[in-house]
Amino acid sequence: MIDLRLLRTQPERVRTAMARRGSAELLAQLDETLHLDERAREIVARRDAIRARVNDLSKQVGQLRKAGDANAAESLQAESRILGDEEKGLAAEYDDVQGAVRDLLLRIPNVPHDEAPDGTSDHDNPVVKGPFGLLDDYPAHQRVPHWETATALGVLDNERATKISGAMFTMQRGLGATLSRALCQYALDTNADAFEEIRPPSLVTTATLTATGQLPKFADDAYAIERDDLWCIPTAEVPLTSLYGGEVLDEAQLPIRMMAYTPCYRREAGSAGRDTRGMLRAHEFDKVEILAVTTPAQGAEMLIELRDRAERLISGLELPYRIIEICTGDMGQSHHRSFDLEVYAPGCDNWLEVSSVSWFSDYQARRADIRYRTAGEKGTQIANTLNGSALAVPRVWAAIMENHRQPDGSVSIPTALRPYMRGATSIPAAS
RNA sequence: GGAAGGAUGCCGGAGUGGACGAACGGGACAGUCUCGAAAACUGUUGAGGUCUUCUGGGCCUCCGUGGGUUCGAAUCCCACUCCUUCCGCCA
Repeated sequence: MIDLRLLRTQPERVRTAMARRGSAELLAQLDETLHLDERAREIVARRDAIRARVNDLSKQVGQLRKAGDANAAESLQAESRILGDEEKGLAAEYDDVQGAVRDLLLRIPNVPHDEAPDGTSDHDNPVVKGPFGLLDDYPAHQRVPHWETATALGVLDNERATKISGAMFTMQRGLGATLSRALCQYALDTNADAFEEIRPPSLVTTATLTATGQLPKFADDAYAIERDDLWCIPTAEVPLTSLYGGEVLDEAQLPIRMMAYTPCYRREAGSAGRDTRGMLRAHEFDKVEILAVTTPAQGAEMLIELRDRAERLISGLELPYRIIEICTGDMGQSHHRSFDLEVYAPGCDNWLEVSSVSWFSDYQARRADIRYRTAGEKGTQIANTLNGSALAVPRVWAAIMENHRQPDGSVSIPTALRPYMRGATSIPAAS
């Protein structure tokens, strides 16, 4: 959620910043929020005044009863009863208006960072680093898409995955399955110097999925287990961000760094029919996420740390990559500033998004109610959250299949992964 | 899945309808004492909202969550959640 108080006190500043996202509807929402908020405050002031009067009368009733003056008590009670009815009406009205404000607030996106580039779509995302390792010319044996080569090598079996679970599910076998797991372990081990490894639940409550911003607006993108009112996580960001939800941390604890491997579940409601082949898009995939809870002041530096860590993983796999920054028109709802890492896959002839690193300012933390206290100071402050995919397995897997394919059809395992491959140094060509 | 008990402030723990934002103890912080420290003594010590004539003050809310009863609820009633113990089942 954005800071309602900021919207109230500096509406023009918020409006200007939000305008950069390029949505006229959004500006109307801001106005409506402001308007409803004003009404809510007016109602609550009247409600509280009545409550104060009722509280006062009740105290007097107590004293009169003690003193044995039943008649006087009765008459005050009657007065209080009438006030009570009035209060009930105002309270209901307040709950309605306040609820409407909250509904709006939950759907209003984050304010973009000042330095985030302007733009209207993903075409306007500037390349800020790289490309690195990109060849001028790719030989023919690398120009074959991974779904063909990997299937032929027996390490990808999407046909049977579909038989078991339906469209857009994938299955890796043999060294292909081992490679998936190796990528996870590589990502976890590489970041273990500073990040605590967590194995969180993959099923979360509605409240948890609301905290990170997926609900209420993007309910169609998530798998729901309605009978138990649980949701499958689309990313480890969801449970990790809410890990300290509702808690007040000591500033000295910050920044908190965590990482987790989890499966990720996405309905891909808007992308049916897109990227249906191979490993580019699936309903279920593996990912290692790195995440930080910081003070607002630590945010900018942490964003770069997470980005550097994601970059280190990719460059360690000897893959051609570049880093782009997401422009205001292409930014996700919760994002304050974000970068994507893209890997070039010569077989698909495409840049694949393999990591997204984002700073959420206090947007998620306000929803999740993650606060911190500075020693010696009164009150609490809302934390900042950041996260990044350390490594999203399927697309990296695909990029390895295409970039590391040898002229004989085998696929060489990047050195960094070999410790996790039970001695295998390559996926041998089909005989 | 069945049964019983429980949920109160930073922690422990009282409180079963009237001045309770909450006794008492511990912790933490500040002061007194001291060369300094310990001990002792004194004081302070939750969060959120809103208004304001704003280095302050007023009012409202919060005792697991949500409803209800009442002039008045931590306290009574209902539902739910979570925890503990026992039984059953189980990777």
